[in-house]
Amino acid sequence: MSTTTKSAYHHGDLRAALLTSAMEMLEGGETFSLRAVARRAGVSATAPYRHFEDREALESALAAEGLRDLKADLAAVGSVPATPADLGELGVIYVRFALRRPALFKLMFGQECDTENDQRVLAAAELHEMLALAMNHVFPGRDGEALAAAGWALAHGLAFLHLDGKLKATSQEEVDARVRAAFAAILSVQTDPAS
Amino acid sequence: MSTTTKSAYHHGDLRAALLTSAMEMLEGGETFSLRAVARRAGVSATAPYRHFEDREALESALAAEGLRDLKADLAAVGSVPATPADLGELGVIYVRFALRRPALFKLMFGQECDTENDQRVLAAAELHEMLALAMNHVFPGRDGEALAAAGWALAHGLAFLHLDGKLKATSQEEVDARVRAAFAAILSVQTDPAS
DNA sequence: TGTACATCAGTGAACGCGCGTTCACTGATGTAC
DNA sequence: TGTACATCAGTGAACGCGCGTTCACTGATGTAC
Repeated sequence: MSTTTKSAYHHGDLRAALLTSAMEMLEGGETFSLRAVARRAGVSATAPYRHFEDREALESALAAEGLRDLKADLAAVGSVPATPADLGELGVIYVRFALRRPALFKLMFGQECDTENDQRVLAAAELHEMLALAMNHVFPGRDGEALAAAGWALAHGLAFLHLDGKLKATSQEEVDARVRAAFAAILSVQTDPAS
Repeated sequence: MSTTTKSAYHHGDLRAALLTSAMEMLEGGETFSLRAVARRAGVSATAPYRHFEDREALESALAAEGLRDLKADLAAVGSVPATPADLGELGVIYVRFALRRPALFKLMFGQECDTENDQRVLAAAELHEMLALAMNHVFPGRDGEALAAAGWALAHGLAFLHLDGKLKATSQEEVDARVRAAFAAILSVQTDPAS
């Protein structure tokens, strides 16, 4: 509550405002820089330094937020996936996220994050774990580590190939269909493991 | 021949020298810019404009070269893949390329290429086609388009996740093994299609 | 073979740009007495 | 309740940086007579 009502004093909650502005810029496809973010938040170029050590700190905060958002999107289906088709739907959500927020997606994944006790590392680990659980729930008993990597990589690759225009599509529906088809083509036979 | 012996005149073959320098910089992890490339080639900052319209033209030339190199690497296995394991080996080659030349790989795929009659577009299309042929040769009669996309995406996703540190590995062997395992886990059952 | 000239590859100074970051500052908030 | 002071969020001028690109130029090559 205090956060909400404070908003007229010095600035209220500049930190949050900067993150919001930055997100809007990323989604609007504008070039991203500390100065530009400050400008958009209606604040001097140096004000952000009160809240973020440097440019990279802001970026990491954005990446962490993005990772959390993506995880939330995936979790929003409500139940743990039970069939390969369910996994396909997770793939659809993943790729949609990438296409809806391309600059953010690239920021989330397009660079190594070395920092240790970071929120960002935590968020990435949580996402990783979630995807692994999903794959292993559908295919219990198989090589979990490899399957998890494969499922994630499939979604991730589809996302990037669309993002970069290597796989063309004229509508969101076409993309969705392709993602479902890719998951189906590759996973559908797996439900009856020979072993 | 003339290209080789000319090398002492004005500069010889600056165009080729610039491409070589740029490639070395990309592989050395240095920051890439027109000026830096010129500097490394031992030439004034504006000399490149004799050979490339602008920075983007140089980049596209590099991307095209990278795409051709990657295709050559894949073609070097010698025969069209016949089994899922063969596809896994292609995946290994793909991911190795990405890790060996990360900056180039990102340049190749990290941006849309809009130009039409470009060498770059051609090179990308040829790579796409080659991968599609490989997938369809192993899994004839299936949904070719979807399979091709899936196979490419799997390799591409593994490449990017390793590149960006989202999948950790301590050695090249570990990466190779993971790629093989991912392809095996996902493709191995496909050889006996139910339909 | 020798000279006059056109061509063209590379030069170097200069431009404007936006960036990240520093610094000493100002002015509003919140606190102690 | 009122004054004195400490705290701290945001300011604005300034820095040095490397970039892409332009321009008029120089000087070497290659060609015509």
